[in-house]
Amino acid sequence: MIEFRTPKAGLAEGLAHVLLGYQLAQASVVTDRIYDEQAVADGLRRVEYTLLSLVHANPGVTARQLAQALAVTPPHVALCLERLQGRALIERERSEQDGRVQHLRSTEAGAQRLQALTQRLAQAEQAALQPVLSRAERDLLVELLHKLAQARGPKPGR
Amino acid sequence: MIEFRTPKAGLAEGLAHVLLGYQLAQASVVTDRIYDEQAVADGLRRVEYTLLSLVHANPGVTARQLAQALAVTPPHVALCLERLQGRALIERERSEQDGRVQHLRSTEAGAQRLQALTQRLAQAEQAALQPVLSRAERDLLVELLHKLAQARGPKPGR
DNA sequence: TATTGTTATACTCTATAACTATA
DNA sequence: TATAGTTATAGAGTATAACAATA
Repeated sequence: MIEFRTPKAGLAEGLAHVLLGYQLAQASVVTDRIYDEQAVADGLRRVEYTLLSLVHANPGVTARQLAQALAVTPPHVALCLERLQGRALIERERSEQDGRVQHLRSTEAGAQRLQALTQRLAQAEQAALQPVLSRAERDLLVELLHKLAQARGPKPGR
Repeated sequence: MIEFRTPKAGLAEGLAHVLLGYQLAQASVVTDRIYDEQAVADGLRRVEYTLLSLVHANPGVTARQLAQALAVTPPHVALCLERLQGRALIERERSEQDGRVQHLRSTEAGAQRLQALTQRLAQAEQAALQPVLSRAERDLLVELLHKLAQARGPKPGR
């Protein structure tokens, strides 16, 4: 039997090797580091970046929908949206049909910030992965991860 | 152009779709939930489980090696190892060549706990993924993630 | 002087509970 | 009575800094 080994320390992975959870965590070390390096200047946390991205792609979306989409609690979403609005990256607008609801959209500044950061992130990922994954493998990986995410279990909406 | 959509809320993923970091985070929602459901009874946090797994697969490993392998700080590793030892799942033994170093190994109880939990986790993953990923796709995904993790950047040892 | 590991401390992220306003 | 969103509070997880012991 082949012994798979951890990055950096070269330890045997043992039983955990077969678990997607373990491999996802190890892989995230790479992408998290890339994000931190690229985004530190923007002062955008990971969740905030993702929220901005979803708001931009879905003008008029509500906080509740965002909470569901990202499996994050409504209070946390509220905090993040507050910060994004405070920096004028998004706008909130009360619904006319339902006074409880707010519709969100990105501002011009938010859209520009998002586009610039995303491009830098994509390039940094590309550069970092090029030694270990071909372009085709990378695309395949994105596709498989996207499929895996569809298995989002039963727990209410989150 | 095809519009990719988030799980659960069906929002457009927008620019973030192409980022591995985003897809990894979304996919982790699934596996994290599976871990929490299966491991809550064992009272083993994710890092602790992974540490136990690596210790078991690498008898005599040191704390420093573990910190490197998992990109976790030495103080955090020390805390986790303390908890694992407190529950008699691992043993620590001073090196005879170098008095600063400790060699770690799993106890019989630790090995059993690890094996049982890993099996439950693998089965739960299998059950959850079966609707969205074929067995071959799952294996391919593990392989690609493993490769991606090899891109672990320059930052010292972590 | 460098390295292994630990202790003490602090911070980031995220959650639960309680509340407001609208329906 | 239920839902969207917020405020207040608390906890989990992890890090940095300072330290002890050995090399």
